[in-house]
Amino acid sequence: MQMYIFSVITEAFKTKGKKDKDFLKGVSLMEETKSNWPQGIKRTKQRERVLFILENAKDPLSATDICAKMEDGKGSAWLSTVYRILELFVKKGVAVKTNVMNQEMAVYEINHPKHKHYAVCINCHKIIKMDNCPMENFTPELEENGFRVVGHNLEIYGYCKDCDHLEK
Amino acid sequence: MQMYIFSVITEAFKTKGKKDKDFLKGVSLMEETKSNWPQGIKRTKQRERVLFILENAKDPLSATDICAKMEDGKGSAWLSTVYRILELFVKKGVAVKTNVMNQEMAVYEINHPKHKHYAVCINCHKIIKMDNCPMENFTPELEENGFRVVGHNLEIYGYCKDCDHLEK
DNA sequence: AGTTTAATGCGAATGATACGCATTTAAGTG
DNA sequence: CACTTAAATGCGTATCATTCGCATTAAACT
Repeated sequence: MQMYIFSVITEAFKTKGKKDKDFLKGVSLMEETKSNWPQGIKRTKQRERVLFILENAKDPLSATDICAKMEDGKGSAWLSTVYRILELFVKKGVAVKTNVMNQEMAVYEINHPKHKHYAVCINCHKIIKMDNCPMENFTPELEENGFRVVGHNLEIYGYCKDCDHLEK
Repeated sequence: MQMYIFSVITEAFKTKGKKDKDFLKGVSLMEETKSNWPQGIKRTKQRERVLFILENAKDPLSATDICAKMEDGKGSAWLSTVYRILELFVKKGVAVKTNVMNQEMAVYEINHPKHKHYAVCINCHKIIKMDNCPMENFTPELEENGFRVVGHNLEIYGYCKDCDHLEK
């Protein structure tokens, strides 16, 4: 739920209205196009942008965050569209959905093989990155065979050093 | 979002109305009282019941589930109260809140030292119990010192044997 | 270029969760 | 054991993330 700086071009959009978007014709809207587009996903402008934003994000982003980041003149998308794209990305294994400390909002990240996990303070909700992952070299014993693991979520919760004095 | 069988007593409540609850006076409403009440939590009827229900649940329960289970004549509670109690339990380390596959609803469990984790099918959302836990014998490397770990959530996602044929 | 199928824009609906306030209950005190 | 006080609950309502529906638009395929 952060605020982002909107570009001048977006402001131009706002004043000129939607019908006039083509005053930008000739300006490449696709500069971020990746050469390796994920399999089985139809390539659209909006999806390209969401993928690009996720790939370049330092922290997990909510749908609203992504929507805000798209308001920079390089091709925006409606919030419900962003949700649909994210749902697809998760289903295809491109992205990972998490609820840090089960807060109100879900956040999304690229499903990197080298991912991060987080510890969250129960009291102040501060998020602390974790550098190792217990899932490396671990084989889950599932009650049903034939499950193909695509990814995982892990979250540690407790009290950070500033909140540890609180009674248990 | 399951339906539960309501007891005859509850039906009596419904027909007689709230003001008449004391026709049950003398009937113990506290049969489930635990001898070891968690520290730092004020003991009320509603909290006792929620704790008892959590302690005897075989699967994680949502706030709505718990609220429904309380409609059995042994002392019910309003949904918002259940939410408040659960929030407190989580804060005190008594319960654990999870969002299996980040579905709409959060579920709660007792924070057992010997807990379960789950694998979830990305497609059909089937939940499969896991018998081991990678967090045993694992020490997280956090970017900040002095974090006191109280618990953790882990969730594996992928495709179950019935959905594995779907294209990646 | 034309056709077809799927994606998006847009608004409105849904549903879990949080909040506010009056009333009740638990716990402490003399 | 009555009395006081702070905290919990009942109850309704507000909030806000997420989903849905449908008309329009854009991608992909002859």
